[in-house]
Amino acid sequence: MPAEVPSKERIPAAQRREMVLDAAAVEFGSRGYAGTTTDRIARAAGISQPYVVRMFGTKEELFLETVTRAQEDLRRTVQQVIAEVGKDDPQALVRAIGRTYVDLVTDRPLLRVLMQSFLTGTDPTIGPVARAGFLSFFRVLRDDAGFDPDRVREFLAQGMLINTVLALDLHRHDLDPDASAVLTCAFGDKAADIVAAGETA
Amino acid sequence: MPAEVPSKERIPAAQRREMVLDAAAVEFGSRGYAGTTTDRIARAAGISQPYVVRMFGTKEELFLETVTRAQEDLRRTVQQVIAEVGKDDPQALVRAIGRTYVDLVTDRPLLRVLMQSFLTGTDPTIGPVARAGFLSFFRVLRDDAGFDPDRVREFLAQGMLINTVLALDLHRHDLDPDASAVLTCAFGDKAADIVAAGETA
DNA sequence: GTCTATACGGCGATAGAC
DNA sequence: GTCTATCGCCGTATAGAC
Repeated sequence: MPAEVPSKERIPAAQRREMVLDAAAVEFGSRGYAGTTTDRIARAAGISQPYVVRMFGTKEELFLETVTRAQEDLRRTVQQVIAEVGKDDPQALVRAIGRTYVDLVTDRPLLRVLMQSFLTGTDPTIGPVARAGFLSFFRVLRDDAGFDPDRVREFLAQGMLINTVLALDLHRHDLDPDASAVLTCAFGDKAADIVAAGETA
Repeated sequence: MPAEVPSKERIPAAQRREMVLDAAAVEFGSRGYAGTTTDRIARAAGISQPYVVRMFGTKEELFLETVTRAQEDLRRTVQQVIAEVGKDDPQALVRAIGRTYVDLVTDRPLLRVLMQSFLTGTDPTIGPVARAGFLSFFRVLRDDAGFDPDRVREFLAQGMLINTVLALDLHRHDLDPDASAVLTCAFGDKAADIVAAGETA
């Protein structure tokens, strides 16, 4: 009987797309739009470079799709927490959403991709998408979660600190004792988990 | 009598360096390390591309020098405020440093370059420099300014929010009324100034 | 101190086969 | 659905003149 699993598998288009988008999130998330080659993404996804381009048309479109996907993931996740916890106790809701946001760090690519999109804000094509995503998240906090202006500010600020520390890769290079201090200050009691997760990644 | 100012001027090396570093800060600050070409920087500085490379050896070294320069500028500026205001009244010091940080937005390239360096944290050469700069700023707040941990966290968080909004270029694309809301939440009463400055830049 | 000319490599994208 | 081959551009870096 012939082998069932040839090394070059033929996979349904939809599923392949997801695999490439996952790989793209990791790569774009750590090296940014300009710093990432379609070849790296292709290797990470286990396919050829031209095939990646074939699937998404251009590198730019692939990036945009990766970013909007991350935006939607984040929005959906937060809205779900709002639905579960309810808006009766604002204090509790802040904590719940905060915890969720920190947990998303484990899903490393997500927040990193978003942050990279923000830093590409001056690009004429990517900029508008990045801004729209940021504003959309702002509205979720203000309108859906019902946070008052100051809470929104604090929440966004804390989120951007988390994103920055994540981008800096401090959790994987914390030789310096002060690096641990920063991690604790950014992630609170979850800091140890983050470092542990970073070492295995 | 012959013209005094030929279009191709001969300028002392030290001064030319400064001009290039200034141009590099603007360019790297808005497009990031990978997204910026040495040719753009050269044009912005009014010289030829090979000359830029000649002066700094490689694009990477130019970026590193641009970044460390920005780090030192920020540190010096904040330490000066600490020296002037003193550490007797922590509340007042927080406000003073905060105001200074927001003012630095007018010096657009500075904060942007730093933020771009943070997002290049996974680069083997640039990463360590970016982390060192961030940690150094952390120490200034904790040790020199004497902020308690929670104040440090809030301050850094607010700073990263400012940097992010800046990178997003919201101030130049605030068609959306919510964009103004975000700007106000990030910059407080200075928001109007920022937008005004952005329009003329 | 500064330029022009150019070598060289890398990357995104296309063509076309299987 | 996926690959190999390959084109053409662009960007960094070098050589060498003035």
